[in-house]
Amino acid sequence: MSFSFEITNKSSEAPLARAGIIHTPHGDIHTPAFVTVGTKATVKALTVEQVRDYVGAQAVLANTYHLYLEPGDEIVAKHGGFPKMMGWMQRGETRDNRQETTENAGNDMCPLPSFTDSGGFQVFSLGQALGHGVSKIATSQEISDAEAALSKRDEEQLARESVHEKLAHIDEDGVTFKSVIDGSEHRFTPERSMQIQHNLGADIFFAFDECTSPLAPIAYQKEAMERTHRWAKRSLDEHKRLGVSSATGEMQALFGVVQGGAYEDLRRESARTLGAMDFDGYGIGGSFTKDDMATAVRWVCEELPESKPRHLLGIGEPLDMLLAIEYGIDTFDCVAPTRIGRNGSIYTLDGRINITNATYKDDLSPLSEDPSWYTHHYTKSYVSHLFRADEMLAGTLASIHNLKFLTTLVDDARQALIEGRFVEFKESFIKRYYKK
RNA sequence: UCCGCGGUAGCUCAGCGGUAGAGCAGUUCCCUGUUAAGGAAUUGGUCGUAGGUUCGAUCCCUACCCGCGGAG
Repeated sequence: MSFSFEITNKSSEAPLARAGIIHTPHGDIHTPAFVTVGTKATVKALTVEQVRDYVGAQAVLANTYHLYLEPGDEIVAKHGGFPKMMGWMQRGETRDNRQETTENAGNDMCPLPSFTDSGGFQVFSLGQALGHGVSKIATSQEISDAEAALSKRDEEQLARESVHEKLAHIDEDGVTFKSVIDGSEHRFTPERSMQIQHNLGADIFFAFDECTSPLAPIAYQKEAMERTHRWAKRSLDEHKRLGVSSATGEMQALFGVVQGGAYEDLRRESARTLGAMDFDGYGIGGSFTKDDMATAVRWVCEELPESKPRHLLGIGEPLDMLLAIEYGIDTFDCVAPTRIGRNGSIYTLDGRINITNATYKDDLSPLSEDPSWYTHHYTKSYVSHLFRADEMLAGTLASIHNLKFLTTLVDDARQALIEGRFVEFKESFIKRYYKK
C-alpha cells in the first residue's frame, strides 16, 4: 500500500480543522495525531511495547543527524530501516514472541508508521541556539529585545557571542556539522539528507531545511527561508532520483518544511512556494512567538493545499496543539512529554505539576487519574520517591504518563472534531488546565 | 589512665585573629522537529560546652564533654 491522505471529517465550527487518515505502507495514522519522538531510534526510557500498548502511539519519529552519527545510516539500512531496528512493530510481532533465528532478525516483521526528521532542526540547536539557552519559541518581548539589541550591537558584544563555538555552520550548499559525540566534521546537504533518510526507511520524511532562531532579524529570516525553498527543490529532486527506500524497497513520502518565523508575509510566501511543489505533505517548522503561535499556523494552513497532510514540527504544549488543530494541523511531534517527564514534570488535567515537590511525598493518589491507564496503578508518592532516589523507573513511568496524556488529548480532540463538538472540547480543556 | 588527632549547614568537608564558605541533600522553578536521567535559583550554621587572652575569637590559651586512633 502506498502513501495517501484522506480527509474524513471537516469541522463546521472551525473552517480549517479536519480529521483524516494518513495511509502509509505500514498502517494508518488517524489524524489529528500526536507522533512520539524517538530521536536515536528509541523513545527515551521506554520499550516499543510500552510506546505501542501503554501509550497507544500511532507513529514514531527519529532523527537523521543523530542516527547518521550513530550507529550510522548504513547499519540502520541493514536492519531494514529504523522502525525494524528498534522493533517498532505491529502487535504479535514483537521480539519477545517471535520464533526466529538471529540470522534473519526483523526481516519478516511488519513495522508501524514512522517519520524521520531531516536534521534541519540541528542547524538551529547546534548552531544559533548552542550555549544561548534559546528555544525555537520566544515571547514577543524577547523578540523585540533582540531587535533592539541588534541596532546597538558593538564589536565587544559580537566577540562575546562568538565565544560559544557553534557545531553547525551554514552556507548556500548545505551545513557543516561537528559531531556532538567526537567533534568530527560532517557535511549535510539536501541531497545527503535525502540519501540518509532513504537509508533510515521511514514512511514519512522531511526535506532538509534551516530552522531559524526566533531572535534572528527579519532580513535573516527571509534569507534563510528562501534558501530553505531552494533546498526543498533539491530535496524533492534527489528523492525522485533515488526512488524507493534503500532500506525497505518501498516508496517513502516526502514533506516540505515551511519556514518564515513569526512574520505573516514570510509564512504565507513560504507556504505558497512549497505548496506549489510536488510534496506528499508539509511540515511547519521554524520559530514561533510563544504568545501567539496559532496565528502563524493559521497563515500557513490557509495557503497550503487542503488535500495534503500538515505536520507541525516540534510542538506539544496542550494549548498550542488544540489551537493548531483548530487551524488545520494533522500531526504533531514533540520531545516535551518525555523530556519534562524525565525531569519530574507531570501533565494533569489541572495543569502541569512537579512530582518532586514536597507535597507529593505522601500523596497516595494515582499518578494518572484514568483507571484504564497503565500509570494509574502507581501513586504520586511512589513516583516522587523514585525521582528522589534517582531510580530509572521514574523517567519511564513519567514518560509513559506524559505521552499517554498528550496522545489522549489529541485523540479526544479528533473524536470531538468528528462529533462536531471540537470547540466545546477545546474550551473546557483549556479552562481547567490553564485555569482560564 | 596517658598520648595524639578531630568536633564548622541535614551529610562530607574547607577556612581563619576582624563574627563563615563548597559539594551533596533540602526547597522551588524551567525545558516545544532531544548535545538533555538536563539546567537554574534558593533556604539552612549563636563554628562541641564553659571560661580566659584580645579593641575584637570559629581561629590563640585552659578545663570539660563527645568521637576516632595508639600506648598501657
